[in-house]
Amino acid sequence: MVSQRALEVLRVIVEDYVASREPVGSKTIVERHSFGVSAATIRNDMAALEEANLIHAPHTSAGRVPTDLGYRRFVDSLTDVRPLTTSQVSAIQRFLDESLDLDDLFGRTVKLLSNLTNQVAMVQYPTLARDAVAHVELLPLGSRRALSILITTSGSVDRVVVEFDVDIDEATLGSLRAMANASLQGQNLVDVDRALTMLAADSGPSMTSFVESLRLALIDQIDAQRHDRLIVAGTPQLIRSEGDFSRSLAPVMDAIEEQVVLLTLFDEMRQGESSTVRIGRELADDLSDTSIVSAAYTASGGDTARLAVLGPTRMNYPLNMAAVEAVARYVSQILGDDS
Amino acid sequence: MVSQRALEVLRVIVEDYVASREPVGSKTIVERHSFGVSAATIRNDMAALEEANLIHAPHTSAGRVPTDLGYRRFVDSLTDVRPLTTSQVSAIQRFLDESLDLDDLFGRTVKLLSNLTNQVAMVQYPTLARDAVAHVELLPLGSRRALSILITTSGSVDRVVVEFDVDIDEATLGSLRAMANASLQGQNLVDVDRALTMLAADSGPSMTSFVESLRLALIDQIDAQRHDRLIVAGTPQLIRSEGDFSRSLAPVMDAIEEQVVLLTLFDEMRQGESSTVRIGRELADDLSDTSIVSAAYTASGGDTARLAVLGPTRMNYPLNMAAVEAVARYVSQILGDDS
DNA sequence: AATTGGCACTGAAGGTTCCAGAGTGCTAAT
DNA sequence: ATTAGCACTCTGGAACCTTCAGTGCCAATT
Repeated sequence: MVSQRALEVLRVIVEDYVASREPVGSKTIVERHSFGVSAATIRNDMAALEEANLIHAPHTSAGRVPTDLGYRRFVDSLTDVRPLTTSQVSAIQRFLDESLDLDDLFGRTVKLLSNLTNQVAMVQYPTLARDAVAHVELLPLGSRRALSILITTSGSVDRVVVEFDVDIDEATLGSLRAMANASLQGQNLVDVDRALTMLAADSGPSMTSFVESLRLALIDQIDAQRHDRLIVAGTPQLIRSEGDFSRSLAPVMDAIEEQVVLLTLFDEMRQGESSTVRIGRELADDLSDTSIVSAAYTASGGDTARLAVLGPTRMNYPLNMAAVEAVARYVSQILGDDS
Repeated sequence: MVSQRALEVLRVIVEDYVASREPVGSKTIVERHSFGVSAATIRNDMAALEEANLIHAPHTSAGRVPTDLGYRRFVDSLTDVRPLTTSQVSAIQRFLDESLDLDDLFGRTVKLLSNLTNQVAMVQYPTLARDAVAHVELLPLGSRRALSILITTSGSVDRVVVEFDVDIDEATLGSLRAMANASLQGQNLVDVDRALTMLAADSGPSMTSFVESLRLALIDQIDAQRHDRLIVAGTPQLIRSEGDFSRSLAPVMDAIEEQVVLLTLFDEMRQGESSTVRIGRELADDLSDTSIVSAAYTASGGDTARLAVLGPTRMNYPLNMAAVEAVARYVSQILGDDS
């Protein structure tokens, strides 16, 4: 049975361990915190916590360290996310308000988050589904291929390669570009499919197949590019907290460089509430010493994506949760404003 | 005096040490290489090498390890860069030939280089000075600002913010866009300045100031963006060779994340011959255990930029030089083809 | 029934000592 | 100039000890 006080004990164990990196023992606890009971009593509680698999002793005569489950319980018990200081908040605002476009905003966001938390920070690109087409550029790329560059009103830019069934000359490519722009400009990204289908039907037989090829390429890309990028900053922080990882950092850095695993995790979290914490083995087997604190932000039109910090399980969860949420809130605000 | 044979000894010390990570002693040398002399003789040579500061003993009774200067001498003595195997070369070709645009090509290039060498790989963006304008897009960004997106014929895309002296409405911005595109499309990037100056003179008095603002923003950016980006891959490799760094990896990762230091170094190398090696302290004081092997590649029109691998000073220089040069050569070829 | 003081027990960390081995530098001989 | 021989030095590892933080348990207390 885990008593109420035992959970308090768990709390101070997590806090002290995060602060000091030292396994914490019963004596230290009674000295530093006023529990009003003796060390022996604390020991009883710790036995219960160990029984419940919430803490764990590295070796017989050492203090205790939280398990993944212990961190989990600790995080779940945080009801109020203590907000950041006002100076921190105003720093966030000042810094993010200056940003120019999506890429710049996200670049600033990750740097900011990384500085605030001393962890690796990441931002996932939003779906852009409510974004509209500003311009489509087509550049020849051999006789049957063209590079299509899609600029949206939010200022984002994506490239796709279009494969045509038959050869296309520069002049035809030019008129395809003109037609596509006439038909697409101002269209919502989700309507590109419909607009181009109509265009294919309306245009002369010589063009239909080209329009069709362009359509396929564009919708493929709009779909695929939805969440396919992650902006990362602060990897050096990982080295600085190397001592918190029992195994090599290599798998962690692999995950960051590969991005796929992390993006999949983000997608899993997407249905969850706004702020999510994943601890150790909850993430993946080879990320056993790693935790991710993430929050959803809302881009224009209600699309959501995530931003997150990644670090050792022994991290300052309350701070990181507060930072991630504050930044997410502010990014949402900026992206909502100019929609 | 450093005899000819002593330099041979230096060579095998470098090679053996790179291969084994063990300091190498006189006995090991006579066993593994047929010098035709005794260990004592080798020891005399080693004393000379140590005198010349080319090798160094970690402690009295250990073998020797090359110093930065020793590696330098070793690298300088490599006359013929042994080319890669044909299977490696054909792998390079197959992999790079599939790439779609600049970003994709560079993404593939760094991955390839990193795999080939097991080091961190980097590509610097080319100057693009011979590149031409394909399209200029202008998006409103408040009443006196606009985001300008510049697409070039090579498929690269850059953004700038334009600040206007007076308010500009959407319609005016529209005609500015039309005028700018009419004047700039097909123009070489270096001619943008001239073209816009002419346009400012020719256009009605109501537009002159807007064109002028756009001109200033664009030339600023074309200048600044010249070499301002670095694509990086393979940072996990750094962790894997952590044992080769006597101090923390943090400064190295900082340098990679910051990019500024590295870009400055690249600019210094730019006048040098095609292939350059920088070893340890030659780079910077806090990169003392790090080396960079880089090669210049040529983008369309004779512009050059660099690609490189970065790793511990204890790296396989011949392999890395061969890889970097082969890849640089092939990238040049691809970029030259479609110009 | 919960709490406490007391106490024996455990295992890690750190220090000391010792030994073996690798490798050197020097010298005298070739 | 090269070599064999040898004394010397230093590291790394093994074995050992001591210290100490911290536990688990028990009997006594409230």
